[in-house]
Amino acid sequence: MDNVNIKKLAQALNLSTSTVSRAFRDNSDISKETKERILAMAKEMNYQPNHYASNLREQKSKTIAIIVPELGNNYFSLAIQGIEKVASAKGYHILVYSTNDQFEKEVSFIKHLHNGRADGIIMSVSGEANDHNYLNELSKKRLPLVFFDRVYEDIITPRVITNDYDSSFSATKHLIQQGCKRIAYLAVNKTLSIGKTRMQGYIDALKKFKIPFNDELIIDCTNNYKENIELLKQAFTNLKPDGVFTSVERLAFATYYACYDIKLSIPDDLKVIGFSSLAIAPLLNPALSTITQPAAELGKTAAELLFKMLENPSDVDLKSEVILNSKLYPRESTSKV
Amino acid sequence: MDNVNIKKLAQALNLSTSTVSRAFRDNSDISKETKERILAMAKEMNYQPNHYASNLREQKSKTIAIIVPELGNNYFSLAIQGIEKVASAKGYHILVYSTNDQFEKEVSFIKHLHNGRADGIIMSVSGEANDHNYLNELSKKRLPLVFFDRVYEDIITPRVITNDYDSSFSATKHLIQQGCKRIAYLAVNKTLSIGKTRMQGYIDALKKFKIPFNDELIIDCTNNYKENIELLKQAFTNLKPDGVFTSVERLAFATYYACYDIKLSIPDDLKVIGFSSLAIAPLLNPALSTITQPAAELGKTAAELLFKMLENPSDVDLKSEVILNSKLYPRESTSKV
DNA sequence: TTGTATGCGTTATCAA
DNA sequence: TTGATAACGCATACAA
Repeated sequence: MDNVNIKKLAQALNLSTSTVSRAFRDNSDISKETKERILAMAKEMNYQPNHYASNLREQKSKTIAIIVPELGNNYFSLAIQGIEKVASAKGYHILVYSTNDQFEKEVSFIKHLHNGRADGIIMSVSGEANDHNYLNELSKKRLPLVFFDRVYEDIITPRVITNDYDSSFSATKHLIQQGCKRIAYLAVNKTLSIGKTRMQGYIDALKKFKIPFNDELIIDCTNNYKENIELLKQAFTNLKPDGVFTSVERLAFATYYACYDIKLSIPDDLKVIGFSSLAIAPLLNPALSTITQPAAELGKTAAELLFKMLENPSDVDLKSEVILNSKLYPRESTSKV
Repeated sequence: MDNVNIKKLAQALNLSTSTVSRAFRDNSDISKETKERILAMAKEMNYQPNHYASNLREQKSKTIAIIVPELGNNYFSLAIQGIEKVASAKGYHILVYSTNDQFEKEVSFIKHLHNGRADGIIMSVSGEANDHNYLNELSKKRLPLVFFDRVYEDIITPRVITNDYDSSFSATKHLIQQGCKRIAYLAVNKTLSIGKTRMQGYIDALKKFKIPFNDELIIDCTNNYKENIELLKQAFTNLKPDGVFTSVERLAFATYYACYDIKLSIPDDLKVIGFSSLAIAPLLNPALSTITQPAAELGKTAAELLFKMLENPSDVDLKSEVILNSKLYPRESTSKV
């Protein structure tokens, strides 16, 4: 561990610790000469100011925490990348936590973070329906918090989301226009706001285009890859949909695998479109039609919002909601036969 | 910010701060009764021990730092996921840094981290050839450091890598066995150890199978997506290779795009294999043959190694090197025509 | 412009 | 078993 501290520096220079300390702050009065001497010596001795000491003193950490449902996922990686860029530019560090969709983990992370370890939190909430009130209980002393993508509607704090309802509507409409009559909707997290919104877009599009809504065609998927594939093979065989709209990326992949297995041709037998931020969607077989969310930008925007809260708390309306637009990319997987 | 501290707790309970502090530590002598009283009150008041204060006091942070060349990349996300799992189980937090392959950033991160903010570092080094001696200069006080995947050969510290030489050899051999005679090698980071090793496997396989090595077929790629595609279109047109071996995932994608553009058929005109941890490689058009690195396991192993160093420094040989095996998955993109 | 003294919240040492 | 006190490294109010 680095044991060069301000005291040793001061000793080496025959100065007081306060003078040395001042050299590292911009505002303080200190002669240029002394400052330069100090900085030079600091460099020579490889001095690194102890982060914990200064943060204990200043009561802030120059650190923000990111909580996501999963790492190792294309979408959240991109979002984290976006956040990291902004944070890094501001000289902030990022702590990363993954809940694996376990609500208790989320609560535990959040509570723990209120010990000064982070100045603010950016979170995409965990998948389960639960009592979010733990967030309100932190009340006055709650850290600045920004939701992105997956939010709790009943918690008042800024959020960055995408136009999910419109996107779902458009995606469903797109399938209809490509000739689909029996469109399955592959769901997860139905209890989450984002799940509800997406499903509503689907339902309303059906209504608008006078396609009867069929409850059976809402297929509830799990978090398990293999399970989903089996489940989908069954569903496709039994229900014979001619279109599939997947509410999350990985269900599109599962759909592909299922179709390969039971020899359904995409798009001839089944057209597929899904939410996905996968850069290589055009390389899939067949190229996957997607609703692409601006993942990195979502992260970037959330970070910017959080920094606004940190820098000028009164300036930010807690009810503010930024909506970024996803984009529909029709590709082969929904092309007309 | 949470302002319930040990002092307030003590006040509320009519105890001294030291007694309260003891309640949160296991070893100290304290009556069960008092302890329970304290813990109950702590819960009620929503007390969170200040991390900075205790870490300043204890000189450790229960935090490890991860430095990777890029976020938002399938491979490193998986590795981070692996690390996070281990760290989380140990009650450690993770700080994540992305160098974007900029060496100066790496140096700056590392130096900064030696201020007590992290107890150890797991790093996949940045792409440029440079003077790594900055790591040695930290010498005695250098934080425990574990390299994974991309390492500096001249720095003595534990590392977790994959059997890159063998994998490259096998991949090249596979192409040869599928009938390729003119095999291009798509390179980046030739100066990095990992780049050299992978290329050597390619070269030696050619030699072994008596295929003349042709310098022209080593194609140097950049970090820019579009540039690479253009560059590859040119190269494929001019050099007419019948096989391509990509040393990193994204070059396989670039190859696909290039082939689509100039109407080369994979695998008829050109067989493609590449290093990649993409779970959906089988879904590509055509399904991509890969050398799949156990990314998450790499992260997991690196984390375990780091924790060994943290828990029992003398137990770990700094020269230790763990080699995990990648696996070759032949798929359509290299199938015989 | 520089130095002295104090406190941030915690833990450890020592005394009671 | 509990309490008083010092110290971790730094930053600031105040004094010089």
